[in-house]
Amino acid sequence: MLSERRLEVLRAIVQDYVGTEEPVGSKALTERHNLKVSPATVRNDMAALEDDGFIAQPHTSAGRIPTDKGYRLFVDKLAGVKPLSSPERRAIQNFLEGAVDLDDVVGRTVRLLAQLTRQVAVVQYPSLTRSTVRHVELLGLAPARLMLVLITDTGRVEQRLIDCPAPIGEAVLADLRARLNSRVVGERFTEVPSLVQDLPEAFDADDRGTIQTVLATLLETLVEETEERLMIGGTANLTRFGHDFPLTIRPVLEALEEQVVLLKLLGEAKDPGMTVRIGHENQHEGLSSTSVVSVGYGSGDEAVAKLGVVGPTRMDYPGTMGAVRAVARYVGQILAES
Amino acid sequence: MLSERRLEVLRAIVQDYVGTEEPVGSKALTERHNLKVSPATVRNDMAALEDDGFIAQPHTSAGRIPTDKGYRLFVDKLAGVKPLSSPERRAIQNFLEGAVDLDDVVGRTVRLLAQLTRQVAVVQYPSLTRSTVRHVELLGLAPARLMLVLITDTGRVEQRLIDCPAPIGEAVLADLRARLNSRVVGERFTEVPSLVQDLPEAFDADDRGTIQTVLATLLETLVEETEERLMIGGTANLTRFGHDFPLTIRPVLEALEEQVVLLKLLGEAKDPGMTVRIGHENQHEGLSSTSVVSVGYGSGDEAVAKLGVVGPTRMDYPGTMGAVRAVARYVGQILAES
DNA sequence: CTCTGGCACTCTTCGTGCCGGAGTGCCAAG
DNA sequence: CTTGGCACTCCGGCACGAAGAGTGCCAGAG
Repeated sequence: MLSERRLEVLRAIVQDYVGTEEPVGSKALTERHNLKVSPATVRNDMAALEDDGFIAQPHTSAGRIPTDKGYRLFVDKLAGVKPLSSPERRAIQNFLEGAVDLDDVVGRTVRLLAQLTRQVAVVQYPSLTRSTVRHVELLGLAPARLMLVLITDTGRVEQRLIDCPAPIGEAVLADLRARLNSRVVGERFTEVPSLVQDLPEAFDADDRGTIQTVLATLLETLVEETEERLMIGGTANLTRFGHDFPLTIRPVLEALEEQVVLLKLLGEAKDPGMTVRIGHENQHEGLSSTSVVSVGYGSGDEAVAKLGVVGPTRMDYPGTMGAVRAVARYVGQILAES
Repeated sequence: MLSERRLEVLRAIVQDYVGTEEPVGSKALTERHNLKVSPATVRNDMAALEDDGFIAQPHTSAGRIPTDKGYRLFVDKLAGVKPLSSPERRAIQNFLEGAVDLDDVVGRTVRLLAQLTRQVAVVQYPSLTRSTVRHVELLGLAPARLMLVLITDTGRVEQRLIDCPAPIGEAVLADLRARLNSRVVGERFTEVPSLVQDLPEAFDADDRGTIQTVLATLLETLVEETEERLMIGGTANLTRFGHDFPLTIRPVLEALEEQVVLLKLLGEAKDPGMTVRIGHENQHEGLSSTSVVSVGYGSGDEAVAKLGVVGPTRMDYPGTMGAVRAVARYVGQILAES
């Protein structure tokens, strides 16, 4: 359908527009790219591309700019992923290696991504759905008050205060702690509910109420912590958005504060590899002039969470994709090591 | 020096400018506020105020706008703190009471403040400097690998992995745990170092290395956690900043991402009550057109952390101060209860 | 000494009209 | 299918003028 040259023209338009931020015309195209044809020919191609909805003109007698559909074609067919330079790669590695704990890893990652892409970076904390339990600790703070501490294999610690319906003895507590750990340590979160289901039966009726409470809290914690947290950074880069500021930037900032929106954004991407969602492709109203590039990352072979960047649809897709992918890989490495 | 009426004029200027965002002239002033004098008189006063540096005009033959110095006088002498309406107060209480843990309290607080003031809210996590130790737990994960868990009276939990120089027995570990807790539970962080100093002497030489390591990690955790974390929200409100967008908003966003800057901002305020820092009064370059209203909050009688808002120097000081103070009080209550 | 009204002056803002340039669409010829 | 030519459109910038808002100053009244 689309001849080779027309695709080439589209590519040129995208590249120029990304660079200059201004509608690009036929003449400029033939000059800056060495298409071997005249402006008139390019004009014909442009007219065809416009008919097909890949490009549009803001007003008559202005140059063309790519539409969402145009960008889509560009990333699908025309753009590769630009690998980072080796100094860049070394910088990434050095920067991430200094991290001391999980928070720090995520924090550094977000700053790194923001800096590399000069856009807004979003990093999801490693998910617990695929994580396993490393240890469960029960501390008696008061006769009828416990603290539950859950430690995961990703190095995360979650704690909960529990008010017991009845006081519980230290010995019973120790017993519960031991039984609980012997059952769930090393298991995935999703397995835990069925593994602890019959646990109360091993105890005196007096204590069952308390034990039920403890188990309920544990399961609740698991579920709640499966709803992932995330960190964002580089919002200052939004100022490079465009000239028509307040209108564009405001809804984006609002969307970025809604963690739910972002989680959905990252979560929806089913593709295990990189996902690019362009303009209206992401449902959220306020993000209709932004694109989201996201990718899963993980400590082993499995992806445990996503990270990505949010930027204007007019972004350098190859470069951004390269940076996102590279960062994801290195973070994966770092996580695997620790 | 400044007659009563001149102060009144300044107050009127500040109020009008905050409302309209436009330079305010003598005629408008006499109309909107019932000063009992003519525009000409007001003009004389304005000239005097300008000589003293309280107001300025953007260009000849424009109205006046308050300077930082003018705002300073306004908040010091002319403005009260506007109490919230009781529906507002009830809303605050209801909203905060739903919180389930510390993260949630801080998260809700930041959203609440941002919404009430329509500005950027900053909430510092409760500081540990004044906090006391509720419990220290040591878990043997592997023969030469421990996990240290520190629980504070503010409900915060911090954990650390420890690689021991030598394996340590379960009995020794239990002994250490018991001794450690008997010494430090209920004590302030600042007291801990001297309290545990001689602890290794009670153990076999074989274990001292490990114990030293544990203690070192504990102290390190205490110090590190004294560097406070914080949460910000409501950045979308920055879009209401002014018309001259990108220039103003960019450095502010950048500053907000530098936690160091914010911590300094909150930390510098020595006043136990409310602190208002106007424009250039806060050192940071990028924040020279913003004001920061901050106040300490705490679970008991002592302030354990700060919270506040960042907004344009042209802000509704009485209202903002009222909201900040009210929120701080309710958060304090919530923390005291839990 | 203070307040007031009047008056001339200064700037900004906004609407208008005009021009140049960039870019398009179409057509006829190669 | 490509190309050069040509007429047309529309945006952006600029100059000009009028309107409006606000000031500073002065002279007179209380």
